[in-house]
Order: sequence, then structure tokens, then C-alpha cells
Amino acid sequence: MSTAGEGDGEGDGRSAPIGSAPSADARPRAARTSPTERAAQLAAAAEALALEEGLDALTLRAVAARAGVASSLVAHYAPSMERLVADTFTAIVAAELAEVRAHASAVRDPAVRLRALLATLLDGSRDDVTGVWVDAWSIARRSSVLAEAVREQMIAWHAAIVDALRAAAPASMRERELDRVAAHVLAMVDGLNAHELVDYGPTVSGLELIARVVERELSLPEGALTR
Amino acid sequence: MSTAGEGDGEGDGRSAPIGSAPSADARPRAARTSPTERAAQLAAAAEALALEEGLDALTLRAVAARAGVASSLVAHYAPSMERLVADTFTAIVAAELAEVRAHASAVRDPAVRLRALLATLLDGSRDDVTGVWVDAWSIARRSSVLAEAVREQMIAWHAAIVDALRAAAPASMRERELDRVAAHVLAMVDGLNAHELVDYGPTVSGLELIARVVERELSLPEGALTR
DNA sequence: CCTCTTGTTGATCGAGCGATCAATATCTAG
DNA sequence: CTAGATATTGATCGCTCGATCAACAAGAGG
Repeated sequence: MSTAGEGDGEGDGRSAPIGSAPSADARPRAARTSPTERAAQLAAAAEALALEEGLDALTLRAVAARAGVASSLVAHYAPSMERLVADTFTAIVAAELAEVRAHASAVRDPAVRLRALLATLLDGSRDDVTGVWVDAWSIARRSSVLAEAVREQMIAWHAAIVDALRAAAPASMRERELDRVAAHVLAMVDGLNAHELVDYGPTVSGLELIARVVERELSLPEGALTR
Repeated sequence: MSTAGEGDGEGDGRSAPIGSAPSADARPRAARTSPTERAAQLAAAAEALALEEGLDALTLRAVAARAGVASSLVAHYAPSMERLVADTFTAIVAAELAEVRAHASAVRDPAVRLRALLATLLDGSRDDVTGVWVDAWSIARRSSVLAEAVREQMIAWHAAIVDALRAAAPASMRERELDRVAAHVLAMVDGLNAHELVDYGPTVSGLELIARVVERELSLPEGALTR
């Protein structure tokens, strides 16, 4: 143990590699803010990153770089990466749901509103969110925390679809039947979007496929949801 | 530079840490075999590993450990991990398709055969393969090689479903319509299976959902595919 | 103005990754 | 039985990851 070893820089640290940072980020120190505000900034950075690069891109260092802070600060605010990934997923998907609900609720006629909902879900304008969904299903197999978050959001989506269906359905329709149709729609939307994600272009339009079955189930006139 | 530094172990290297391997795998040397056989062994190891742990678990070291060889040997046989992942995906899914086709072709009556096909795809007996599919959709966003492999297998599956549908459909049905129904079925199967993967249990059975719409589309009597 | 709280940082640890390459061990042809 | 061919290995490089912690600095309260 006596040998030079350990403190190889003797006493003075004069030989510090001036001019080039030996490591770290090389970046002006982040302004001090309130924990609340900082947490919001980091969450926003994580969400933007996940939408652009996928949930797999959520690393301490990537989120930190995006937010312009040190990676240790991200670790300071997030109890673990598993939690951060699950929370980011929830934030993204919950925001998407709120947005879609708002978009749909602006339409008066129930059938037209239903059509708007389905069209929005399938027109490819939310491919980034679809990517997050697919990443989530994959990662959820290894993360029970994320799995629970995924189930929660799926239930919320199911409820939203049921609402839209109920308004356009004949009053005679039972809740049980609405649940069934909603499950059908949700499965189709998720399946079709996953397909689109790898550019698997079936010759037929996804909206037509779903509209056709929903029209029948809700006893709507043919073409009611495709125009 | 003169200081002790560099060769801190003087001349002789006698102080080798006997008794405990400083690194590597600690494993009897693998028997020498023909390249063909070894390649098959490694492919089998990769497939088993992917089915058990997902496509993300496919690393040089994990596959090597599974096959009982050095990781460098895996690298020697695979041009790159991206290729190995894509090839493993293709092997798994192609084998599944062949197996399902064989299973279905053992049934005479076309409607019963169609039912057998759908039931097999949805009874959860192939959750491991479903996991591979979901992993593939996720990874395919970052790997064009895998994306191409995914598209190929989706096309093959589409064709298989069309075949099963055609046999059970009225002769008057056009190819265009069969394509449409097949696309519907494939999207539903993939969506429902992804849902099942995170234990999202809709109250309704997936088979019932699909059977209902297929029966209508093929003009089969109600319940023809659920019994 | 000084002190104390606390938001922020840099460095570091241990681990795992794909890839590469000289060296080694084994089979086979002559 | 020898020599060449080649299947196999161990070590190593450069990199990224999550996590941890002492140290630093910027406001807040006295």
C-alpha cells in the first residue's frame, strides 16, 4: 500500500488540465429556482424527449442535457428512473387524452363527434404518442410501476371512448354493449397505430375499418362515420 | 515520467491472481464444431432468450452465456447485434406462423379451421411471442433492419389470415374484401394481445369481439366461430 | 453584514454494452 | 505424424448507464 498509488497528484493540484474540462457538462450553472418550478421544467424536458426519441431515450443525462442542468439534479428530483419513465408516460398520455376530449367536445352532433374522435386517433397526427405507447407496452414487461401506469391510462381511454359511443348510440343500448364496442375500438386503434409505426401500410384505411364496425354496432346508417 | 509509474509490477509477472479468474466467463472451452452447427446453436440460444426475456435481452454476452461460449464467438458469427436481433425476430415469428398454419390445416371444416386459427392467436398461449412482437415494434423505430423484417412478417401473417378467411367465405367474396377483413383481424389480434401483455383485462373476451365481426363480414351464422 | 438553509454541481463507482484482435487450441489433410 | 487451417478464446477499448455524495453557491432571515 505504500507505493505511489492513491493520490498520484502529490500535494498541490497545480497540474489541473486547464483549458479543457476533464469531464462533466461544461455549461453555465443553472439558475436557482423553486423546487416546484424546477420539477415542472424537468418533467417538461422528459416529456419532450420521450415524444421525440421514445421512452428508451429517457436517461438521467439526456433529460439533464435537455433541461440544461446537471444529471445529478435530475436524479435529485426523481426517486428513480423507473418512476420518471412511468410518470412521464402518464403525463404524456393523460395530456393527449385531455386534448382529444377537448377537440371532440367542440363538436355538437354526437355522430360527428364520434367520427372526429376516431379520425383524430387514426390520422397519424399523433405518431409520437403512439411511439410512446408501444415503448410503454414493451418496457412495462420489465417495470411493474410502468405497467400499472399503462393500465390506468388504458382504463381512462376506454372510458372516453364509451362516452363518445354512448352519445351516438341508440338509447336502448346497454352499458355492457358499449363496453364491448369500446374494447373493440381501443384494440383496433392500438393495433392499427402499431402497424403504422413500422410503415406497414394496409391497402385499406384504418378509419374505414373501424367506422364500418361501429356503424353496425350502434345501428348508425352506413357511411355515417366516414363522411 | 521517470517515477515508478508504468510497469508497477517489476519484471516478472509471477503475481498473477491465481485461484480466481480476473475476468471472462470461467467455463470449459466449447467443443469445436462446424460453422453451420455452431450458427444453428447460437440462433437457437438467441431465440430461446428472446422468448423468455424479450428482444432487449439479446446482448452478445447474454446469448453467449446461454449457448455456453465466449461472447466474442457470438460476435464472430453475427455481423452485428442489429442483424442478430432482426434475424432472431424473423426466426421466431416465422416459426410461429408455420406452427399455427400447421395447427389450423389439421382441421377440415373451413369455419372450424378459421375459429381454431383465431382462438389460437388469442388464448394467451403465445404471450412470449406477443412480447417479441411488441419489442419489435418498439425497437423497429430505431432499427431500419428490424423494421423491414417486421413488415415482411406482417405481410406473411396477413396472407395466412386471408387464406383462412377465403376458405370460410362465400365464393362471391372479392379479394379486396378479404384483404379488408384480414387487415381488421390482424389489427385486432395485435391490439388485443398488446393489451393482454400488460394484464389489461377487458371484461369481454377477445375471441368474441373478433368472431362477431368476422361472422358478419363473411355472412356466417351468428356464433359460427365461437363454438 | 453575516449565517444558515438548500438548490445545484462535479466527480466517481460499479456495471453492462458492442466491437475488435492477437493468441490459443483443435481438427484434418497430406 | 506433422503442419496448416480455422474455430474459439480472453483481454481490452471506448462508451453509456443509474446512483451516490461531499462540496459549492445562491438566496433568506437575523
